Amino acid sequence: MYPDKKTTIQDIAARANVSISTVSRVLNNTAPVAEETRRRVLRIIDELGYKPNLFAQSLAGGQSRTIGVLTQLIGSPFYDVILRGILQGIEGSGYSPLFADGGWDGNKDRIALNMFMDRKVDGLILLNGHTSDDYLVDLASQVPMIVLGRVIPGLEELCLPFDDYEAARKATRYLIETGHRRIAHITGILSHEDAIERKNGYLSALAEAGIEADPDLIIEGDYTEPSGVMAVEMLLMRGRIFSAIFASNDQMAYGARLALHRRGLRVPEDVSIVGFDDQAPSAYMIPPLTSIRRTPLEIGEVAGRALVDLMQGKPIRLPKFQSVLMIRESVMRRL
Amino acid sequence: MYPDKKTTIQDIAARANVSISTVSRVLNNTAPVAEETRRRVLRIIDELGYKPNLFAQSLAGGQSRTIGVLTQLIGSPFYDVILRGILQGIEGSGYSPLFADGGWDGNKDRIALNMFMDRKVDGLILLNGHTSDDYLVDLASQVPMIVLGRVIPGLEELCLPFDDYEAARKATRYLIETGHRRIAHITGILSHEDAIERKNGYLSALAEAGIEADPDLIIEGDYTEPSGVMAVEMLLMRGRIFSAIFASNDQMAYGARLALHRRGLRVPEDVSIVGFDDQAPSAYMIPPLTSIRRTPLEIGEVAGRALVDLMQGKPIRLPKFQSVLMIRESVMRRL
DNA sequence: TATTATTGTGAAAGCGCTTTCAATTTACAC
DNA sequence: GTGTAAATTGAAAGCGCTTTCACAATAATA
Repeated sequence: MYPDKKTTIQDIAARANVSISTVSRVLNNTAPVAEETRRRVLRIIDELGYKPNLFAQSLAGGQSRTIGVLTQLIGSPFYDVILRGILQGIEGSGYSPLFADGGWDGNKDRIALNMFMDRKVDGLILLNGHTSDDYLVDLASQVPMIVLGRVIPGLEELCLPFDDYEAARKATRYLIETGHRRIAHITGILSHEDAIERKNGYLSALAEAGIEADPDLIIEGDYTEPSGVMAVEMLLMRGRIFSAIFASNDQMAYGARLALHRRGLRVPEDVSIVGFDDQAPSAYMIPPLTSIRRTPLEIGEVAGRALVDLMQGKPIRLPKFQSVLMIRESVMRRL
Repeated sequence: MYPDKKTTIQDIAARANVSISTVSRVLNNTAPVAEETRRRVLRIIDELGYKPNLFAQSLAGGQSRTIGVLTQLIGSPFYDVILRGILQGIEGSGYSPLFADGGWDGNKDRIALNMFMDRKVDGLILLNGHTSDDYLVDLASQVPMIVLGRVIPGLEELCLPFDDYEAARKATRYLIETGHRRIAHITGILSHEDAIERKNGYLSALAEAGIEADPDLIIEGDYTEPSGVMAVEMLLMRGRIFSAIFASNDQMAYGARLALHRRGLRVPEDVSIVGFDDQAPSAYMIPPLTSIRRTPLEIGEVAGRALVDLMQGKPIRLPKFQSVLMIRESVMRRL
């Protein structure tokens, strides 16, 4: 059922009447081998179901055929899909992914990164995180690396940002175009870069339209549904008028939507909502939620492939990904 | 910034005036070492920031300090949270997780499993999957292993099933208790064990109440939102009366709910719905969805810890996890 | 006190592979 | 033909660690 794990390169060499060096050569294509010899060795390898011992290879060669993937919180939809994309991107490359979860905690990031280095990963993909730029610059000099969702000064060509600013601007602008002037914003965790970017995008769209931002209409959430309801409660309590809400992610939009409902406010008749991330359920909310869609699967796949190229010394060029606003029914034109 | 990666056991031995054997011994506690020597070695290890080379260790010792985690589809909420639980469960154990995605495809499962064995993982955690029982029984004889969401005959003590049958029964029974008799069921993918179990639970609850199951009220879905709307369209087209729907997961419940809304049917006044999995948005749907909640985080954590114990030769005992029905507002009592 | 375990430690043999280094052929140009 | 480059191959030296095996020094037992 499972190939005999005890076959070594020695066995192959013996059976094929060559030295282990030769076997190693046909295995790695590292030097010319006579066609006939190559074929014979290959046949025997196949017959015996020989698989080189990866540890021996790594020890001797210095390659672990492993890449480290550091995510921030397994279980958050957007990142998880990126993860799947990465898996697709490296599929067939011979590299296997070692995972770690930083939990949006710089310390855990460090620990994970150290673990990766101890295990001598051949490459690294970071999904955002709270590690300092300096540390990453240093790290990048030691191992091929791709950084998602963040741009590190000095490593621009290895970074693939997520377009948070532009997307948030686009979302806010849409609300403005549909006639809204008093637009509330439920932000994400403001210690996260992406939340800041989105807030800035919102602010910029307002400024662009000559609308003065009202601090009272900006509430910090934490990316969870409950924080969405809290935000609406807060907004209502403050008594400021608003006709629309731009939430920094869909989960908070869900929360906001329910809170509005509880207070007898209709969506979109009384209040319009736009979310961010376009999670699967959003199109099935009542009413279906207008939201910003990104392409996490593609992002992950591109990152995975780029890392493989990078590890093989090929030049890489990371594309820019554009977000698109999925217009549904949670926004109503205001006259 | 990053510890000098060139320090080897030789360096430590030299500085400490002992042989490398001794250093190895203090490192692994594999034989008594004089207290004074041990302290000296430890101090030098610390001073030089020495970290043993894992490949050398593995090659010489046969342990990879790595475990393989095979999930089925990164990006599905329930499994992803289990993954996070596993990460928590093995944290601090010194084992690092290698991930692979089987995509509910027996072949990919095999490939991943082979990859794990090539990499000589010390342990394995399988989240369900389509690998044959025989194969797994064989595998279990080669490496410590925990199987989640499925029970393999002969490996019962290594399996932690998910209670699908009982939970589905509980959900259906609740609908019956609230006065519903014509209860539709949107199943999951019926080639998946869990979908079958849930369907059986549903059937059993009906039988128990003396309600004859109507095949026309059972529609196969595929666990996605769109299949939920399709199912309702189908149900409506068939023209059979029903006052409640039990969906095999929340996503399909979302779809069903929207489809009902489009057709002018109110939830729960006209049709009651109960879902399965209690995903985060469910409590924020309108109306909040009654659903079955399981504890994926705990399940994962327990599995992770159990595997560590298993690898260390300790006896394990997997607990039974109970699901609970989260009663919210999507079900209305029928008189 | 003689004998037998125990401790404490180093030398050396691998673990299974990659990679010089050198030697032996073979091929091609002049 | 003769010389030189290219093709083929093996021996051997590691890669950095774990683990016998041996041996000396102590401690425990009779």
